[in-house]
Amino acid sequence: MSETTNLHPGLSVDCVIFGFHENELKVLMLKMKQMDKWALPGGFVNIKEDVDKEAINILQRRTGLKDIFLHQFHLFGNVSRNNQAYVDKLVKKGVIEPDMKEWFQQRFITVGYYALVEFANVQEPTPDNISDKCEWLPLTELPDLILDHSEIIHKAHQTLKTQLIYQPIGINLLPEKFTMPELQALYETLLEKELDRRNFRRKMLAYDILIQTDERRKGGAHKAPILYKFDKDKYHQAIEKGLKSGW
Amino acid sequence: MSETTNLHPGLSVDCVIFGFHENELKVLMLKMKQMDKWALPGGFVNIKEDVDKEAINILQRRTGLKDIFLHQFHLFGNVSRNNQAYVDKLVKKGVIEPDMKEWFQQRFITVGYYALVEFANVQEPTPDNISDKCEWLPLTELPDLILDHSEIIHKAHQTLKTQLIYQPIGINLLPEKFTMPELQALYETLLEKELDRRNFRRKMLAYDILIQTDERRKGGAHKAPILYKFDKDKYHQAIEKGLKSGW
DNA sequence: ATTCATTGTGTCGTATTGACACAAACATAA
DNA sequence: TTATGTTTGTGTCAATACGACACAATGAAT
Repeated sequence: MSETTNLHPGLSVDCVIFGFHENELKVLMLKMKQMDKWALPGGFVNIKEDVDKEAINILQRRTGLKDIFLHQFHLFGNVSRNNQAYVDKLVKKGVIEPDMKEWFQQRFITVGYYALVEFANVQEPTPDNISDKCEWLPLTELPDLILDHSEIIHKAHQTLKTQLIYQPIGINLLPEKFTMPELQALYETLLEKELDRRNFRRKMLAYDILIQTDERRKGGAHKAPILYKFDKDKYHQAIEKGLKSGW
Repeated sequence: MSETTNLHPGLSVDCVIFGFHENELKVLMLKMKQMDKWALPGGFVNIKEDVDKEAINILQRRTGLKDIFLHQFHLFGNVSRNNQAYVDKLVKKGVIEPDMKEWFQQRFITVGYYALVEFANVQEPTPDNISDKCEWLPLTELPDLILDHSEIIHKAHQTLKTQLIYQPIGINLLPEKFTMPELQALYETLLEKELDRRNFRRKMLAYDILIQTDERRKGGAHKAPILYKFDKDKYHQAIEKGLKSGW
């Protein structure tokens, strides 16, 4: 794609794709070619395409997933986020073709989206044309990132934590059926704090968005926990109405 | 400003400026020249300027106010929000100069900001160069708006309502000193529902962000209510920490 | 059969919330 | 000066939600 005339000038989209695995929150990242730096999956916006749609496209190209929860959370529009030296470097290293140099030298703003995906559903994370790896990295120990991508991830995580106050979460981050301890582990990871097992169950059940199945997760070395699934109607209603009225 | 080369292409900023007066939530709107349509105060972004800063500039130019609460809430990026016929119309009516036509014909995305301002502080709302009036209009009975400005206002209001769950509000929307019933009226207006007088007071005081003065609002036909002011330190702490932990 | 970590259920005291009643204050009218 | 009407300040009470616990049930491993 050395053709940039169809792209919205100075505009990019970056996706913070969260996955949950082994009680750790992970982020899907791309390793830049020729550099020891990582970047968020992102891309540009076709003039004839909705910005939201391009975010969906990016998510799909990197993960193969469709119909995923994707939420626009912020526009990063500071002048300081642009870096000419960085573009020069990329051209010199051959990561960017010379005829694309002018495009990359524009002042860019980027729209941040975050997605929640079920870790196991992503079969093969796929690098794009400026990266050579696409991997899940733990949120807590991220390597050097390009530009302001650290800040973007941080803001995504903060937004997610705040949304947890008044919205349910779990669909897309957990498998179809899951146990109460698994759901709790998700919340504890997102919130970065421990919760009381019994109070968590009580409160979560009070939300009335779970359906108890008659199955249990076998194979663990201990008491087999009950499997639950989300009542999708009530779940989405809860997102609309909000869990807390507050007032 | 027929000079567009310094502007970020295809990017605009729109501000939903809320004011509170006579128990009504109002929005500062501009009446388009030569048309029976209204628009949000907005503008373009200089290449060398932060997007947030341009929003601040717009707010200042229309209201004369500085240091105001201003919150970026959404990027509107659908292709459908652009309208060529509308641009043609503006050029024909002489609202837009012909040499600006090309600029306006771009596909535009817009960043939405909302601001909360104390109604009385805005001395003279000032129109810009494509409008001939600048007035406060009640949120509940808005006239015909250009493009998707209705949607932008709606989204701003919704965001505001949601933020009310976990953040205090009032500074910038109320005078320095205010009564409890006035604060309650603000909440009721924002939330579009009535609240119990006594429970409201109890909960609000429990937030511990108010300072009771020893003055009362005189002149009303009834018992003179106590004047309160915000404890700005605690107020801003509450914004940081959030009023509800949720979990 | 015993062990042991984990899960399901329940209790108890406290804090928060929703629904009320009542007295005090203040301009206006008499 | 007093009475009136409405609004404001304060308090009560029951229902609910919440934080901190104890205990029994389960199931693979020993």
